[in-house]
Amino acid sequence: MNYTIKQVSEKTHLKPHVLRYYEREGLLPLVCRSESGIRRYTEDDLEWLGLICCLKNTGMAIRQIKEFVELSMQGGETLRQRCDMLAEHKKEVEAQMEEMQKYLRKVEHKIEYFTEQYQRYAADHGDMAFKEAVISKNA
Amino acid sequence: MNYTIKQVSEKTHLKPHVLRYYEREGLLPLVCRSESGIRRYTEDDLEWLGLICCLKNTGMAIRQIKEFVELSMQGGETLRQRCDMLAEHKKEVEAQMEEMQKYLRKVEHKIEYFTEQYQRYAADHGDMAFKEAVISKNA
DNA sequence: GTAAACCTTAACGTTAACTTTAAGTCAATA
DNA sequence: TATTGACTTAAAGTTAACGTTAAGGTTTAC
Repeated sequence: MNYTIKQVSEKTHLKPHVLRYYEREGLLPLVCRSESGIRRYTEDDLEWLGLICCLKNTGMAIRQIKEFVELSMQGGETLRQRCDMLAEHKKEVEAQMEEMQKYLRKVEHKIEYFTEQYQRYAADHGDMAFKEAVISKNA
Repeated sequence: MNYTIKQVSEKTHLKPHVLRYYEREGLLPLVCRSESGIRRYTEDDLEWLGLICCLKNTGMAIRQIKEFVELSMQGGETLRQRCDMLAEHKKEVEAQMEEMQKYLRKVEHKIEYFTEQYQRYAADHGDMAFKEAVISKNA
């Protein structure tokens, strides 16, 4: 079984032109073509795309993903390097997440602070939207 | 106490031209100037910058941050809206983090898989770097 | 058999977020 | 006093990651 670019597009949520762009940039080489030159994606291609998207969506630049792909093309010789790349990337993702966590707490604090301020403000100035919300909540 | 653009740059890790850019884009209005037109940042400005960076580093676009800033300038009337914006953003950050978590697991699986493959490959082909690493580890 | 809906390439356009450049002002120092 | 160095502005340039358009070939539905 193999897939057209549109089917892959639907599966991956990557638009056809993005799939072509990725291919042009060396992110998924070796995509087969029909006699008339139409792309035919295999299950393996979809597997690949899964990893590509994973790396891309965790912030790896396309250029670096390309490097990874090129290493993969060279076979077993580069397993160590690829392993190192992924381990490095893992660290970066973890660092990102920690940072996120920290910022999330800050946002939460701000929300608390604003909510407090808002209620005080609403009490003083009479915010109809707020009052209605309270009424409908209690209705 | 107030700060020059360079001092703020060092504190925030944002280069001077970025600080000017943010100001131009409406992210930190009301920065005072000396008689000769030199920016003098106050502690409050630094506070603001803290929130701006928090929002930016969690993926909020500059245009949206600008919106938030504009609401803030309008005073208490907009407290509710700001609160809502932050709550919305919080949700997005949480969603991002969950996605990250998922991808992180995938990367970890790949690392495991590659490590296994690598060790098998090294055993078959004799990877000197690997052997040396093992020797030094056991030494 | 022809029109609609797909596919192809190449090349140019867009957006966000900077980054650099050019040209000038100002304060302190050799 | 002149030059150094940090500041100022406006404007043009850069980068990544797409997105769009033009011009055409192929497949499928009626």
